[in-house]
This record gives sequence, C-alpha cells and structure tokens, in this order.
Amino acid sequence: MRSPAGNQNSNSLVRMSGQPQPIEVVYSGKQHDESPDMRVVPFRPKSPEFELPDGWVVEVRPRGPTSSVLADKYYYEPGTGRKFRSLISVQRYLSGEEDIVVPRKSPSNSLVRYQHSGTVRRVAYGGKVLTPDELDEARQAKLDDIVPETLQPKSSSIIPDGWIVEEIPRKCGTRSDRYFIEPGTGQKFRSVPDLQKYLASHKYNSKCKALTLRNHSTARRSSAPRKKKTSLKMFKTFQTSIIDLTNPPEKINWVFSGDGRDNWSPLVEECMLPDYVKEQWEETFLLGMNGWKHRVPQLMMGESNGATNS
DNA sequence: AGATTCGGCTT
DNA sequence: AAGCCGAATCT
Repeated sequence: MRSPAGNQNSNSLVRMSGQPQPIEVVYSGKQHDESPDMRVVPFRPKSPEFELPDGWVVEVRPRGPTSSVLADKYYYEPGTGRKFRSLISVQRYLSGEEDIVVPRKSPSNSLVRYQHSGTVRRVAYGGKVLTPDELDEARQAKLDDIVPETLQPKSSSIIPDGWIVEEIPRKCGTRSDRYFIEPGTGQKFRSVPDLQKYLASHKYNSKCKALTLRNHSTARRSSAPRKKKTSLKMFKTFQTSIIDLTNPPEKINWVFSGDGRDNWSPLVEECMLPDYVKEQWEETFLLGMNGWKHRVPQLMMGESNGATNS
C-alpha cells in the first residue's frame, strides 16, 4: 500500500484521489529544503499568506522515515469536521466562491449535498465579523482598528473570535437565515440571544486562540529524544485551531495527559483555550476512544515502529 | 432524531 | 428591514 506503481524515484507529489481537488505542495526531503520537488499550484491564492481562522484544525501527519515526504497536512473545519488538503481549498470554501460538498453526519452517506450557493461565511475576529480575506488582511496588517465594510455592528461585538457566522439565503424571498457556529464544537445558534445564553453559561473565553494539533503516528514515543524546533515553525505558520468534538478527524493520535504530554505543552502554552473546551475534549476523547478502537484499531496503534516497512 | 427551511411575529 | 424562534419539512 505504499507506493503505487512506478513512482519510486519520483517526487512526493501528493496523490489525489478521485475528485478534482487542489494540489498540495509538499516539501520533500528532510535536508533538501531548497529543492521542493514540486510546486504544483493549480489555484492561485488571492492572498498568498492566507491563514486559517481560529477554530480550524491543522493536522500535521508525518510520514514514515522512509518517505521522501516529511509530512502531510490536513485542515479540518470546526463543526463539520470536513477535511481539506490544502489551504487554497479552505480559502475558496470559506469565501463561498463555489458550491461545495458538505459532509453529512449520516454515516452511510457522508457527502451528499451541495451547499446553497448563496451561502456566505464570515469569521468573527476582534469583535468584528470578517470575510476570510479581511481576516487575513487584518492579521497581516496587525491592525486592530480595521473596520471592514462587512462589519456587522449589531451583533458582532459579542461574537468571540473564531466563531463562524453563516448566512444562508432562502430559496425564495430575500431573506436569509443566520447561524453562529462555535469553533470546536460546531454548535449552531440561531440568534444572538441564544448565543449569549450559551456564552454566559459556559464562561466563554473570547480570546480563544490557535492550537495546532500534531500527530505523531510515526513518531516513536520510546526513543524520541528531543523535539525539533520545527514544531514551533509549524505553529507559526499555521496558527489555529480546535478540534471538532462531534466529529474528530479519523487519524489523529491524541496526546493528552499521557506520555505524550510534552508534545502538547509547547503548543498549548501559546494558546488560551477555554477550560470548558478542554474538558469537552477530554470527555469526547475518552468516550470516543472506544468507538475509535472499534472502528479503526490500527490507526491508534500506529503504523509506527517496527511495522514500518521500507 | 437531528438538520434545514419556512412563516410569521417582534423589534 | 432585520432579528428571533416555533414549527413544518426534509434526510
């Protein structure tokens, strides 16, 4: 299951399965920073430095030592758990440029429905509701006082950073329905009052910030002597995220209080995660563990150590 | 049952 | 016109 036919000498282009997807650029070689084998970028980003909104999960999934590819990255949308393989695709998704397939919870048929094309998504940030582009700008410019035109003064002030504001136009008429979606849980609220109640009852910390998940299915816990600095880089490059509680990515190895502690801490330090979210995570994972083990026993154990063939 | 959409009342 | 939310409808 390793290499498909005849691709040995070659590069580490990520192999895409079926559908038309953006192609991800992956850095190869551990030493060869300078020679990325590929720079296939079929879509040009509107803003090259696009960053994920808070609440998204970045999974860095290292490949085995035998692979010429360092790691794969996956991006998960909070709430839906929808998986993306490139930033570009995330960006396009957020900007609502096109109809996209949204995941359904139903296990049987998971990708079914096209999102209404008029749907608009924005992200709360600094008390404002921004389009992805604006969010990006705001961050880059580090302007706290930016006042975008899409600002929605009425309700934005109470929307914590990272929350997604979704507007779904109705089929007929001119109205649209609005939802406030919490990063992390994906919980939806239909109105500001609802949102407020929730926030109040959960002592919500509006300053919830980035968190990057790192997966080390290929890392060995036994011998791994020291962590590389690369993790920090990663963190900077892809700040973000919280995991989706109801629909965790399939393959992440969670490292909580266990032996993997050190893997989390450096990252966690930099973020302010609402306690309740942590709690929820813990709960979810504990509960979820069993389910996972059931369904995908191997993933948990790892494709790691000895088993790794070359 | 949960998610989505509509309708109608309120602000 | 925008917001809210009960309820019908859809999956």
